[in-house]
Amino acid sequence: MTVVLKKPHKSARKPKGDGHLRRGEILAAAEKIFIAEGYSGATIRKIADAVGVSSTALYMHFRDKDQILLEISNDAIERLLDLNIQIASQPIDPVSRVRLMLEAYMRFALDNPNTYQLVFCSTGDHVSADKIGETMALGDRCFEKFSEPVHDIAAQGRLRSGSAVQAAEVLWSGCHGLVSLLITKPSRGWSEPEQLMKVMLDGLLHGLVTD
Amino acid sequence: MTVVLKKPHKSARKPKGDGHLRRGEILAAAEKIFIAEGYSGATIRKIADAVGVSSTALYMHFRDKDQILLEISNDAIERLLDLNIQIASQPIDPVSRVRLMLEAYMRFALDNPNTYQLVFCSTGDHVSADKIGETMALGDRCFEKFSEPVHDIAAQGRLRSGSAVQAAEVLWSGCHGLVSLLITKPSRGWSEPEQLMKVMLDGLLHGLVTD
DNA sequence: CGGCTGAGTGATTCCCGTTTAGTGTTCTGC
DNA sequence: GCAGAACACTAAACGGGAATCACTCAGCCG
Repeated sequence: MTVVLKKPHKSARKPKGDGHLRRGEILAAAEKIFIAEGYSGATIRKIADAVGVSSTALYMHFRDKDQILLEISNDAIERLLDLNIQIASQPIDPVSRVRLMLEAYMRFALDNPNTYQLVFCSTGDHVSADKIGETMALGDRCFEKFSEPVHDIAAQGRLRSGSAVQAAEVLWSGCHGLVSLLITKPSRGWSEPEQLMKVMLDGLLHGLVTD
Repeated sequence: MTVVLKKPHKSARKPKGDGHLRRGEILAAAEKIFIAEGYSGATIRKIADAVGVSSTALYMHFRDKDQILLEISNDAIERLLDLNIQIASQPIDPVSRVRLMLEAYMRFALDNPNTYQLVFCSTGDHVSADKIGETMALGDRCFEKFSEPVHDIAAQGRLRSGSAVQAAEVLWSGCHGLVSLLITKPSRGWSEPEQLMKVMLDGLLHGLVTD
């Protein structure tokens, strides 16, 4: 009678982890590497090694590299969107809402520099449109949520120059500029980031909104 | 008596272009491709093909790919520095100087998007410090030139909040944010760039500087 | 003539993302 | 209870990037 060697036959491979939970492992490993080493540092092979699986295996669960990293980024942007929604629900004046949202935005960027760069600083040339679609949609929803209090300010007739849309775009891009430079040029001798954020917000809000 | 076959021996290669003038050809070809297709589009092989030379030949004249592209970028930044120097020499009030410099900066970015991205949007992770050194120095000199009128404004006691250095950094980064988003996210539905630039400048200057 | 040097080359190396063909295990329908 | 589909996975390879290597010319100088 032969002993049935079920398990130890040639178990060099993973124990048949039910697929979708392998997906989670990949995302977790990829996130760790991506946060530490950025887009180009998060190699398919490195991620696969971290999971303990061949590089090809990742293509069982994801279409390509970008899908992995964008899924991670989407989660992060969703957190940012939640922040905006939460701030939007607070019973405060629209200017304070705008300020809180922009502060949250900049802190998010500084806390998640690689995600921020991937989503807000890259051209997305190499990423096909259908993949970046969800990320773009989430980003747009963030901007829409942020635009609401700006429109409220405009409705109060307190906008010093430009339309509500223009004001929202300028407020956003101004803060984007500050954090993107802080992230991409960290070796330059910057002033204290917190103070720069304050000067940026004070300046833009005082410049665009009347009291 | 043997006929000396000097030229037509096996002249599949380039006619021995005197080294340093080959360098110019490479830069010209690389600039054209870089402007049209950006950093990753400007391949060593593509540049070499355009010159009509093997890819290896580029390494006779340049240490690596980055040195080629940075040399092109340095020329562009020098043009930007010249603009700043010229504006600095005009007999106008410091606020006008600041405005003119920032306008010139943003127009430069929109006119040279790929150069701008390479210099002001990339982390420079892959670029070793010694190569990026000259570019950084040129960028710093641009910022210094721009800082001068801001310091003049501060000396007049007209700064609403923050130090002169902070104000300069905020003014710069605000404008950087606008053009970098216009460049990297062209498909997003932006307002008219000229108007956005005006709203940004009006907002920041009115917000940071008293009349 | 002989040796040196600088410009240029093809082959090669390494790393990247991705594809292909195939292997072993488990589940399912008959 | 068993064939075969479905699944999770792998090794090998591909094509395309940057960069390096050993080598070959051509011209020049003594």
